[in-house]
Amino acid sequence: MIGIVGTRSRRHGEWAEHATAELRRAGHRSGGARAAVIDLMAAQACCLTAQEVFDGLRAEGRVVGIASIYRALDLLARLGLVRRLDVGSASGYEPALPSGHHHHHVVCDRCGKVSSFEDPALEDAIDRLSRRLAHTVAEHDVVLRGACPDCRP
Amino acid sequence: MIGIVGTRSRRHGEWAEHATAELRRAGHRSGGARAAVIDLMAAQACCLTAQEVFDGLRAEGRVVGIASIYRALDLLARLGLVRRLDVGSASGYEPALPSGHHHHHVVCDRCGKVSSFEDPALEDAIDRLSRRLAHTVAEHDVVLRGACPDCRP
DNA sequence: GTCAGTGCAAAGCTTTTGCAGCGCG
DNA sequence: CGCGCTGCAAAAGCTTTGCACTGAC
Repeated sequence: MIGIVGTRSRRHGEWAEHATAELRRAGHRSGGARAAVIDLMAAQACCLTAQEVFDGLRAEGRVVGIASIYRALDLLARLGLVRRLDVGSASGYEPALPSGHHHHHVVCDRCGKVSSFEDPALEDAIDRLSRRLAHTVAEHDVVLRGACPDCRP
Repeated sequence: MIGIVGTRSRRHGEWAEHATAELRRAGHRSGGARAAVIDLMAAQACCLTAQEVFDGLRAEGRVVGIASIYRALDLLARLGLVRRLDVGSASGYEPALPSGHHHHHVVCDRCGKVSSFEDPALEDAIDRLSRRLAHTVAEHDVVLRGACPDCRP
């Protein structure tokens, strides 16, 4: 595995502060549910579904309505603070780290487990490509699929 | 726009025959609904949702139950004959052309329109990367997002 | 004749929305 | 003390499943 994503906790701690500040700056009040979602998201290395956020919070004893979780994640996504990843039946959400620390995903087509990787050469190819398209490309996602080491025959 | 996908009709005509043959080879009988789905898919340059297939067939007067469309697309996807693309709330499906003729997608984040492009350099970066991962990578999708020419300010 | 393929309707999941009440600022 | 945030419940997609029937082989 190349480009394993490290130094997670520091970056993500900064992310929680940043997200909270951006919300305030955009004129939003602070409430318990949204703060709980941000706390939990800040502790994640990779993407979580809304249901997983719900379950994770309940496991901590912080019971939050699932609707509030969707509303919080949607707002964070619209402010560019989380990335939404469509892979399968439910969307995944993860903290959007500062540019240059993108990562992408490999999904095991047997067990469904999602892992992440970073690859500068891939980012580079996408950057070059983006400049040549007629669209004003703002973001990108790469999803690879295949058997993970545990599932390989 | 680079790498515009051309020579669609010939490749796709071949695709319909290939798909039909593969289904037979896998022991499936031929039925009206599935044949209609294959016909319609063969005429597509880019991805369609199940609902769009349903509407398209109805427009031709070939009324097919939506459940049969989902079943046909699911079977074709499991045989590797169509690719399923998760981008937004509904899945898109498109004919899987022979290796080397992959294309990927740009989604306009304003109007939602999906366009396609090909880029050998990108394929190359993904191939190299795939060889270095612990997974046995079988396929990949790249989705770019940004304003399309019509929607740009 | 057998069993895969099909259509309809119902169920299942994920996500969104309406609404009443609470609480931040 | 107004309006945004929240929870609950209902509704709204998208997709799958159960079942009876038709039709391919």
